[in-house]
Amino acid sequence: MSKAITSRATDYSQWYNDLVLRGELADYSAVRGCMVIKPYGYALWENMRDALDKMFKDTGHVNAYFPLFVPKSLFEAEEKNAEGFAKECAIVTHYRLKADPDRKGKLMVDPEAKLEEELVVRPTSEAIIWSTYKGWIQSYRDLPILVNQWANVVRWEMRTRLFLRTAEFLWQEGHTAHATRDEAIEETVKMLHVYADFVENWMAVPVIKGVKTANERFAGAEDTYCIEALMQDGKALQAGTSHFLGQNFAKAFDVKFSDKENKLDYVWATSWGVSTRLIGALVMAHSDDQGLVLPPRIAPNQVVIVPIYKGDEQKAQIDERVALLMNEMKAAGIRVKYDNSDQARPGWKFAEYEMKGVPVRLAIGARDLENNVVEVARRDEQTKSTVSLDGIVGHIQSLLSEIQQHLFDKAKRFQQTHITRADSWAEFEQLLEEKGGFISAHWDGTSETEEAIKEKTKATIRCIPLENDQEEGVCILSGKPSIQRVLFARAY
RNA sequence: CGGGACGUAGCGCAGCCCGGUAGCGCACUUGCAUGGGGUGCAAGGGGUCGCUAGUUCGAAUCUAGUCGUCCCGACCA
Repeated sequence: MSKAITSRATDYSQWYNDLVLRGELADYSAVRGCMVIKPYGYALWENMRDALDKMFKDTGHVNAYFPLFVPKSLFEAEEKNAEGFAKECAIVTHYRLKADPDRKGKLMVDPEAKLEEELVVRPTSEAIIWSTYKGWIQSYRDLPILVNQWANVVRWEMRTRLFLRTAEFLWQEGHTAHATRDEAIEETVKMLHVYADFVENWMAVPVIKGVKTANERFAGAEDTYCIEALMQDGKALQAGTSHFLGQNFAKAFDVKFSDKENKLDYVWATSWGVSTRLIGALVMAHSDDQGLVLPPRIAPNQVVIVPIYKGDEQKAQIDERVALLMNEMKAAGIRVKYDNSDQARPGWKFAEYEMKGVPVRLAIGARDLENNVVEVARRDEQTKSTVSLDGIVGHIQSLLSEIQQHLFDKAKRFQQTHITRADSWAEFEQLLEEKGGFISAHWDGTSETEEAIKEKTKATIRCIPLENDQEEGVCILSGKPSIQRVLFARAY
């Protein structure tokens, strides 16, 4: 294994792959398009999941679990949703294998075991969930239903990339049911803010909140709200979506309720999700050419302690002192790892934990013990300092917050300096080629123009920002009148 | 699905053009030394060269086919 990873400047895609593989977040698997999430990557996901889960529960949601399989007849009920996902569905057609008479010891699909009705492996769960909600909802008293599920879904993508786009991925999907349109919209927006809060304050990745245009809208939604993040190569990444589904699914699955006046109406719906893709966003937002850089709030290990010793006697002394320190740090809620394995030497460990993005590294040797100090190294800035062991826990705590803030500020600066206004087509094209990032420009509001711009430049409208300034102008492509600027970018 | 690249030891690669007893680095095992930024020395173990056919006295190498993976694009979270 070579020591260095590919630099961002050399090959951004390769850099990203190197980070994921060498940082031991994930690995390629025996299944095309599917990845193995390794323990370190899964620990990261668990931290993200736990934080989000708490936020969902704090906003009144509960978890449930629905089946992986969706009968085809249910899947096709909401036509736009079905059509949108049809070309990337895995289908179960049989339920049994049998010995292959032509190939000794091998198996074949038993043609006798064909299913009456094919099962679609869920690419998303609106269909199975709304067919279930039909049985749960009769009255306004049954509403709202605020359910989330943590699950895996399958989308048979033609081209996959670790975390960013895999055939199977882990996510959460919230599916709520409401008595009124306004309440459903309020829920949709509320969850968008929850996502933004999480991504910015836990992952330290700044996002832009907005609404998708009709072209980019979720299949079956009336409105799709999104948070968009910017990666270091200037491409945008959709980090989360929240959909106002109107009454589309209620109508498709005949889910009606009686209101206070005993009038029947269809239920209003939302759905919202974020996935393991967020890990891809995290990697691309903060990491550098030395490896991963993880924000303290979700890093599996916030601190790693590396002992430096000669001989067993010194090691024992350091072990003893570090044991005390570990207890203090754990009591203070710090996720800390002590790597006193004799398998690798300090220099190797330093490089390893840098690769894995551990925010703070402490090195402690016999000399330090004598002086009652420890060497503190921070991953984000690659700086080191010597700090007294007295009050070290408080120091580490504030250092972790400082790093968290620093990562966010740095990413925020990058985002702010990469939102550029374009007022002519030439300027627009030039910005896309030379600078990247979000381009704020006027658009005439038509799908045709959006499509044409995508065709010409591969840039799409990432979103119409919430609380967007209304400003008269002319569309950069068509020259027709426009009432506001929207954000364009090339995207993952 | 189109374009490109690649399948040789656990990982990364050379060898292939010009056929002749499979090699390098890392990792692994053992020992000694070493230990404040990917340790040094020494001795070892491990591969029917993706698969199938063909050409040949002889194939990692040539031919045909096949399977798979990655990268770029179209599609998408």
